[in-house]
Formats: sequence, C-alpha cells, structure tokens
Amino acid sequence: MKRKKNTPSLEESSLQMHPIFLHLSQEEMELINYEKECNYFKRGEILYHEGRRMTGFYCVNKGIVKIYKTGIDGKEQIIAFAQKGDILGYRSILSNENACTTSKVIEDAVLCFIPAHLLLDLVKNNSEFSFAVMKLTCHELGEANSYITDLAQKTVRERLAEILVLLKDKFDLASDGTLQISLTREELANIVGTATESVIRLLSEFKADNLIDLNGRKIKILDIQGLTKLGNL
Amino acid sequence: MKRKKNTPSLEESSLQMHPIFLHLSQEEMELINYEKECNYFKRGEILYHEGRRMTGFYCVNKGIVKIYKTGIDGKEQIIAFAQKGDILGYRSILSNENACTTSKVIEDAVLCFIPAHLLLDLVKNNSEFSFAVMKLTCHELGEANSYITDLAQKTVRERLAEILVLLKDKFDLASDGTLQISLTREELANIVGTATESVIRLLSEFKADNLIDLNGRKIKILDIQGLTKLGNL
DNA sequence: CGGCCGCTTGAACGTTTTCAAACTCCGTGG
DNA sequence: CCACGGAGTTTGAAAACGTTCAAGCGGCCG
Repeated sequence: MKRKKNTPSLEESSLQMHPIFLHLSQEEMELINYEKECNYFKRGEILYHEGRRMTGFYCVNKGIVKIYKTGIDGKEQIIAFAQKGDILGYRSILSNENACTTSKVIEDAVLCFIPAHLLLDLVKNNSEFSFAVMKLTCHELGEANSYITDLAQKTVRERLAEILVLLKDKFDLASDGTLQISLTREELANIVGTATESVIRLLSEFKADNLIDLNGRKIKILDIQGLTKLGNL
Repeated sequence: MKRKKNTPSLEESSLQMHPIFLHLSQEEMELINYEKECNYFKRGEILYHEGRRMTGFYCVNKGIVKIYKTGIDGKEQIIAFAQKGDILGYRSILSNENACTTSKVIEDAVLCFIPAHLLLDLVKNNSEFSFAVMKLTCHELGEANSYITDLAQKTVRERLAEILVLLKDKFDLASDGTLQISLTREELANIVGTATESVIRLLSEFKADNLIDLNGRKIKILDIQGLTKLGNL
C-alpha cells in the first residue's frame, strides 16, 4: 500500500475551524473533503502569483500567509495576512479575474487547496454559503475603505502605531505580551506604506516612549492604550 | 385624484439601466418596481450617514453622488463616485453593519430607493442575482486593494495624474475634452489624499506642462498619455 | 570563516504641509 | 445698482515630515 509521506493528519486537514463552511450539507462537506488537497508548506513558498489565473482557493489550517501586491519598482504592498481559519484567493475566482495579489507563506503552514469549480458550484447552489461569502467580502470591503482613509490622512507614525494594534488584535499575544507574528522591518514598512528606515526609527521612538519593547523581530506590546491613542483609533 | 409633484417620470425611474437587475424574473422586477421609491435629489443632499443603520440602498439613474468617509478632524476621504447605472449603500446591508461611509449628491440626481429587506430576499432566493452582486463586490475589493497600493507607494503628483485618468475613464469627456464632473479643489484633494494647496500647485504644473487646461472647475484633458505615464499606470 | 542579509544610525535632500494673506466669483440684501 | 460677505482659489514662505544615500554593525548559514 502506497502511503504519502509528509501529508498532514486528518486532524490537521479538518476544515471545521472555517466558519465559512458552517452551513454546508453533509453531502457538500464530503464532496469538499474528497476534492480538497491538504499539504505542508514551508516559509517562503508562493501559493499564487499576481496576474495569474486562479485554479482554486486555500484554507489556512495552520501557519501564516502574507498577501501582497507588487507596486512601483517591485516594492511589495502587504494587503492582508491569513492565518488559521482564514481563506484566501477566493476573490479572484468569484469576480472571474486574474489574481490581483501574490501570496507567500511566512510561517510554516498547513493549507487545504479547494478547486475553483467547487467554490462556484457552492456559491450558485447553496444560498446560505453564498450569503456567508458575501458577508465576508462586504466586510473586507469596509475594512479596505478604512485603510484607504488611514493611508490618505494619517502620518507614518500614526499608521505604524495602528498596525501594531491591529496585529495584536489579529495575532494574539504570547503570555509575555509578545506579538505572535514575526515580520522583518521591511515587511512592517510594506504594510504601513513607508521606508524601512522610517519603521526602524519609529519603533525605536516607541520603545523610548515605553510603548513597546524590542528584541530582534520580537515586538512586545507594553502600552496598548498609548499605541491606540497615538494611532488615532 | 392626488398627484405627487416633482416625481420623476416612469422613464426616469426605470431600473433597466442597472446591469445588476438583469437576471431578475418579471415577478421580482415588478415587486421592486412596486416597492422602490424614486425621487429628485438636489446637489448637497445627503443620502445616508456614516455610522447609521441602512434601511435600503440607492440606484442612480441620473446625476452624481460622492461616497466618503470622515477621517481625522472631520476631513473627508472620498472613496468613490456613483453615477447612472451604479448602486450604492448595498454593502452595509449585506454585511449587516452600519454604514461605513456617508453619501452626498454633488450633481442633481434621480435616485431610486429600494428597501433593505428586498435586497436580502433577492440575494437569498435568486442565485444569479446573488452571484452578480458578489462579482461586483469582489471587483470593488480588487480596486480597493489597488488604491491602497497607490496611496502607499505613489507620490502626490503621481496620484493626482492617476485620478485625472480614472475620472476621465469613469465620466466621459465633453466634445472639447472637458471632464464631465465638476469638483472643487478640496474634493480633488480628498480623493488623492493631500492638501488643497498641493492640488492647486500640481494642477498649475500640469497645465504648464500642457497635460491639461484649466478654466475654473473645468478641467480639459490635453495629453492623456502624458498623464498616464506621469501616474505610473 | 566568509559572505550575505537584515538592522541601525547619521546627514542631506526633496516633497508636502501648514500658515498667512490676498484675490475672485457669486449671490444676497440694502 | 452696488456693497457686502462668504466660499473657493491662488500664491508665497517657512516648517515639518519622510525618503534617500552612505556607511557600519551583527548574526546566521553554508
């Protein structure tokens, strides 16, 4: 009997952590489980490229994926992160466009790939599922509009403080208050929309003001209220 | 027989210009036509406010509406414009959130208001309609991501050039090449995300470079390729 | 051990904002 | 009819902000 090595266990491959699938019938769920393909992904692996056609979407069961657009001179603009319970890549399938972002694993991950046709079938045949997806996209649209306003109106200092707060909300803190996501200074700059050096200087400033503590890439949140206030939230 | 004054004619109230309703049954269309409420709106009228609950959405049959968020110190950030054939306000209904934007008429308009429950019914019962709405939101999400990247990476000069090109694409030009939307300098600044004075200076610069011609609020596009290049598009 | 990548710091530079003042246009009321 | 007032526009000068360039440091991987 042939047995694939390095394939996630049944438990690791389970989709039950994804709220989006909550309203599927048992039959539909079985179909997905039959068609899905779950694998381990290492840091650095690219799931899909901007401009390419999407053949399916991914469900994150473990790890972290960054989603970014490539702008002027190849500079990345990070649009979002996906972690356990998030799905990614479904947008382009639904709007029937090529991918408008690239996605790359930044923390070793377990991902399930689900073919595009299944998504389209579900959206067309299961109105509860369809409505859940619509809620999700509408919510994301609201968040995108907020970030547009922030980018247009806030200073770099305010945006960096804001991003730290948002990262803290999305990725829980370790018991010692450390952010549970490890980003390079450049990646932080590519979220905030600034230069790497500016992030470095501002982080030092935040540290001097006892808002955070720094230890390499580990960022410990000391004063969440101070950051919230600084970020105009 | 009582007869409402100042109510748009049947022709002006027709929803057939809205592609979103293309796949409705005759029965559904009749229901909408029965429940919709069409009216004239003057420049300056506000359709809904950020933070308030939405009771329905609007279809634009004529005129122009600006959609904006209120940021720091009450500064507007214009997110989008809606004109003939566009719908607005549906997003918050679908995501079951309060409005995240305010919308204001900037050119006398004919609008049809359609109650929220109808939208929800249609989305739940008509999968073709639901899919069309989903396509729309997914497309808008892609555009929002693009604008996030532009705001984060482009200079004010580049963004202003880009916005002029985008406005030209959305609102056709008059025969003499004039943009068919009239915006104050401040409104332009609130799209681009900059100060009013910066817009004024840059527009003068564009004029000096023979990219545009200015006559009060009328902006004539002289060199669309030059603008496209300047905007990194 | 060497080399590379990421991090940090300083200094100069350029862009954009802010503040202040004046001007234009337009509609209203005397 | 004209004066007045207000909103929007324009210009200049100074200041703030953020980027860029250059250089040095540090740690990790091969």
